[in-house]
Amino acid sequence: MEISSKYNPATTEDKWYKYWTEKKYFHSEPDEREPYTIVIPPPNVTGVLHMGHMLNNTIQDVLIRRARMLGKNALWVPGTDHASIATEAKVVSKLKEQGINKNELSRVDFLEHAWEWTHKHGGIILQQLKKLGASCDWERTKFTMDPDMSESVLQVFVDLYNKGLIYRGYRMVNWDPEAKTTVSDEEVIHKESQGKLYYLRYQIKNENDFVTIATTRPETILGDTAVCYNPTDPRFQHLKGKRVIVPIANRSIPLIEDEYVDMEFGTGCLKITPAHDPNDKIIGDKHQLEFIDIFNDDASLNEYGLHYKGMDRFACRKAIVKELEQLKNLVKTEDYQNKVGTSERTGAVIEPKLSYQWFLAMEKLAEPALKAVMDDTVKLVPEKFKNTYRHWMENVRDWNISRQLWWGHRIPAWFYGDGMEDFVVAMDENEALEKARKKTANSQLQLIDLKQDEDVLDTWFSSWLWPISVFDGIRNPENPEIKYYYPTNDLVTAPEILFFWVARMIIAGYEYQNEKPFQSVYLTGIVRDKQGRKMSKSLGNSPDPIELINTYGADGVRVGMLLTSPAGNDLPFDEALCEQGRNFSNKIWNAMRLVKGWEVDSKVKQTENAQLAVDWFNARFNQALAQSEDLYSKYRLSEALMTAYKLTWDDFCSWYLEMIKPPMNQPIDKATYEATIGFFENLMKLLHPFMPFITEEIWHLLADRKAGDDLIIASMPKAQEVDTKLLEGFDFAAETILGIRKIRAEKNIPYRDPLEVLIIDKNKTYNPQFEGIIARLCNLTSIAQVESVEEGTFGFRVQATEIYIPLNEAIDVEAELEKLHEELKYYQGFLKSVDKKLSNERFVSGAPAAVVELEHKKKADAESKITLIEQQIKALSS
RNA sequence: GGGACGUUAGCUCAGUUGGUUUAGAGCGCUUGCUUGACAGGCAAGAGGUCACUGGUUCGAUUCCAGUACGUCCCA
Repeated sequence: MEISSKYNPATTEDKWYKYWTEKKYFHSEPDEREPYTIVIPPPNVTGVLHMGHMLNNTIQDVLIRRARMLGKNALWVPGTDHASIATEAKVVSKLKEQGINKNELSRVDFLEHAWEWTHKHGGIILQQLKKLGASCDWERTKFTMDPDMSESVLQVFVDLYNKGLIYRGYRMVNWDPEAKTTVSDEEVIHKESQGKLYYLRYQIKNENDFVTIATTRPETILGDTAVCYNPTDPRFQHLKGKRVIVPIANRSIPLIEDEYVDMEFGTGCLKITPAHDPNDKIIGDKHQLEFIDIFNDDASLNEYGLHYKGMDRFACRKAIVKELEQLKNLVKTEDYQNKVGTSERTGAVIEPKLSYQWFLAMEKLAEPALKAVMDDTVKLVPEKFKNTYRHWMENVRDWNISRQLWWGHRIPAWFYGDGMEDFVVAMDENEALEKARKKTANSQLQLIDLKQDEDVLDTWFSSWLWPISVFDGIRNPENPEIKYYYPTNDLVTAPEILFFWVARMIIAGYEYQNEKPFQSVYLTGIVRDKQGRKMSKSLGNSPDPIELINTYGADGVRVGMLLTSPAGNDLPFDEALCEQGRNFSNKIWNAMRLVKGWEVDSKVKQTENAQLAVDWFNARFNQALAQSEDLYSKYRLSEALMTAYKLTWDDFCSWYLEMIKPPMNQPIDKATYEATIGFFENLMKLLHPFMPFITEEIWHLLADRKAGDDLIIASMPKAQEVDTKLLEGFDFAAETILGIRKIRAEKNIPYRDPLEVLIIDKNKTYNPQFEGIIARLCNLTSIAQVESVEEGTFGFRVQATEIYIPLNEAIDVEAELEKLHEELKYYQGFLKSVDKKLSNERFVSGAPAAVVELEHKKKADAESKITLIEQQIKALSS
């Protein structure tokens, strides 16, 4: 049956994935081999695959498949996290669509909805990863809210609390009034926004004088507890020690001095609202000011909002400006551009808010984690991220680990009273009761007297344990699995979560295993669209990865993703890259069609040309293999791919196969055929980590395979010594062939018309090793060495060898001369630059001997070329 | 405002501790091809003051300083 000239990925990809899964090739159990482990950065359980995941997981799969072929016990642990905020937001909005308000549900009822949602959407993303070819050990799939994983999280909370590292604190947090929860600094997106700067005047107490301040948030004046100016500002010296009256509220507040105030900004006079601005809070603490919180949890005003009570903050801003105007307290307004923090999850404008939160003291914990990265115990790739990492770790702030949500791990703290310290921390309520009875010395205390904290833990507080908890290393720190697989080898993730996640995993690693969680962290770039924008669902600028796979094949998309993504660099995604990947698949496919189309005859003797070609490709393959190994060791995956790409396309298909191709309708000898199949197999091995599907398919088409002889578990070839003489001989031949083809192209001589070639080798640089192959590939009748050539020949030079093709055609002397003069000019210029170096006394005495010698060689080469060209010019001109 | 990183061909990137024929790759572009595996292909070709200005050096894309622009952190 005729094999299609187009490779069709759709028919092979599902087949091989199923086959690998059935054979359990992805599954790992501890054994005597060296382990190689990756834990997946767990995606959101209800998420869908986006381009960032595609890049990230392609890289992980390349690493894991290569490790498997290097004979290591490779394990890639898959899983998902529960993504508190995102998931809860989705469930809330889904309920809203059904007309259900979250606040009308009990916690238990809400969680039932959330679990239902999770079961319905959970794992879609993992199914999508299978399409990509991800060779994860699915039997080990983990979810951060699995019972064992949850228990690990609670155990760590209790442990850190007992160590005195977790505490309750009253802090300024980023409040998302829509989700009614705090979000971390990293989850706040600062957006340029066109606002206004309001100039408001406050009356000086008991005087008929005013002071003017500038603010972007006039509604917060109701929470003002001071007005502040710079102590060095001459304009306000007369105000020292006085008080001012807050408009509308008619409260009297002090005037204070602080260097924090920028004299250039606004009026140089600042209102201080310690409960609603992080900077004001610092000043408030410093000057022991009163804190007045004027907002409810939904950012409407509370009773301190006076007659604005119940009004939303933005509506209030409008209304209060009107009132201030009427009261003649509004001096003027100006347009003002500022950055407004918004919630990454809901888009709501963040409200700085003081509240009770649970914190983890970070300073002590961070020390070993900082050291590990600085001394390369944990290697960041690319290294430039070490700086950023250090900066963050040296200035680490305590981690706010509570979230005002229901979906997640509920904080295991039980209150038995209203006091700040009237609580106990325990694994469950029975233990809590016991502890509470002890703490209160009240043995009559009952479960009903205990009230568990309403908040859940930050999702990162479970994922920071991921490399340990997936092996049950928190609950059973000495179990054989964690002993075998931990520390893991590589972590592949995005730089944006270097602190969120990576740093915290390193911290947890040292705290709970006394060991780093991974050796290297490969930080990928961000996938952007052609305009440089980050791909996101909200912008709608991201292609659907599954559609891409359907169009180009998973192999094509993987190649497309990797072709342009050096570590740490952003990836400007272009579908054309996937097309290139698909075209490459097709090239491989057609090479296979060619080779498998040959008839093999064991009686045919191997030609010298074929023998030479086989030796050459063997050398070339080993050279490329060594390069590839070196590139992998530096995590330069796109370059390793390009090496394999060019080796396959250029060296194997364009050169080697053309060299050994038997003439039309003639069989190929057995030795060459077998060598060729061997090369093809090695190429498939080299390419398998990048393109798992087509390579496995070709592997099975190249030969009849015994059970278990599958590419996915084949051994990677080991680089052998390279015959460099052979490679040099080929380079000479290739240059010669290119020169002849160029003349053919210029003179419009079709390939089927044979040519003769004459060689003048005065300088003895001619390398005849590949002569037969040159003749074959250029369709030459003869190659003869001569002393001189007659008119009507067209020539070029390879090194100092002159190569001519006699044609019965008049030479365009003018044009030839022009070309020669141009070449002459180039070499003369080159010679001049070399001479300049060599005539420089300080170069000759200062530069290393090898460098000087090289310059002498360049000089000699250039001089002999110049002589040659001059002779040719002379001959043509006469 | 403070800091980090970057600026090399139309695009995306290499350039290994300053010297390798006065800069490389892939894609794209131009031209010509039914070349008996492949037009998802073959062959040939064009294309760069290595952001700018100084400095160090015998010699700088490479080292240093400044400027401009860009991206990202932090405030």
